[in-house]
Amino acid sequence: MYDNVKGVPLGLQIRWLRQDRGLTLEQLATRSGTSAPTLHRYESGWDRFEIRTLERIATALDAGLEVRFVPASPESDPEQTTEELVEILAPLFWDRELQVSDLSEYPSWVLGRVLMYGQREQVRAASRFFGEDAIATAVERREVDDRTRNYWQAVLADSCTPRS
Amino acid sequence: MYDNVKGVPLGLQIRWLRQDRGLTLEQLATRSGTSAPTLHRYESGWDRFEIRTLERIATALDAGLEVRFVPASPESDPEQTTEELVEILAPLFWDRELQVSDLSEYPSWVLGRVLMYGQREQVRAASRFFGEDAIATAVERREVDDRTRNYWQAVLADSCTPRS
DNA sequence: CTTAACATTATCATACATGATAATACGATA
DNA sequence: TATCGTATTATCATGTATGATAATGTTAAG
Repeated sequence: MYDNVKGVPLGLQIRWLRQDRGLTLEQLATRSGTSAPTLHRYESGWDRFEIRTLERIATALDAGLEVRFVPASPESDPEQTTEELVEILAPLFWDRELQVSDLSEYPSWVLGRVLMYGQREQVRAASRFFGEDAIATAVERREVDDRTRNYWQAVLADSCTPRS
Repeated sequence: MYDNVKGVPLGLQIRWLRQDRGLTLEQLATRSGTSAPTLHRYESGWDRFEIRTLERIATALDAGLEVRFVPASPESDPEQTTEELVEILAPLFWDRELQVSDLSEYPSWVLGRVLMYGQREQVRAASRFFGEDAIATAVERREVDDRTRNYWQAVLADSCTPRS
């Protein structure tokens, strides 16, 4: 219905800006190379514009015109593979190369390292893989110092709403 | 020169979205009630659109179209905080909420997204934060297609004079 | 009351955005 | 090589956005 998916009809926007600038229809028409009756038509409900017409009007109003496609949010991100997780966490295992098998054989060790040194996104990735319970448990382990523990408990409590 | 004062030609946006959706010209043409040659014309540099045409295409691409007047930017903007940058870039990260930490942890990823989908002001904001070298490097990455690369290289070379 | 400024309505001609169509080009595959 | 799917180029007819113009309405001021 409206030209602008965000709501305010373009004609109203033109009128507001024009009045804000203290211009009459005739003055704006002169500045934008159109006519007062045409502008009136636009301000009164016209909704089938050419972009260049709007641009000329915008310029005359000392404004810009923004026209863009707004992608709808696509499908939720695909399932994360084990290999991808290893890749994400690899930087944290500078002393020993992380293997895919480590994720299943030494989950506590992996998680401890992630919590101690990982960034938020790495922890999130791990959480998605191991589950939140595993993270909560790992946070309680003694290798994790208090400061880190408090930090992650605060962060994870805060971000209990995963992006869907 | 461009339809969209903020940067990415509408034709490029159409092409990106179409390819992102995995549609051929013919498929999109059918969905949007136009023809493949017409779409090709649009994707190839056409810049005099009617709003309703763009809207039909957007709908066929499961996207929206945003058209609005943008009041001229007042006094030059003050120093930009990290939070502000995140806010500016947030719309580009529709599939996953952008965090402040992402800026430091995954700069390449962030910049890639910004270059692929961002508007000029978003790229500028990113450039101010990451530095022009980072942008130049990001432009060279392979996720950025040739056309986009050429575009930004042209634009950024053009605007090497920062606003003072 | 008259006048001027501004807004509003209606009509019409012109430029041109658009889609249909045909022809051709290109890349991948058998 | 031939074939197919897709993209690209070119031409043309149609619908319509647009601005010019005339006429009319509204409001404020003198």
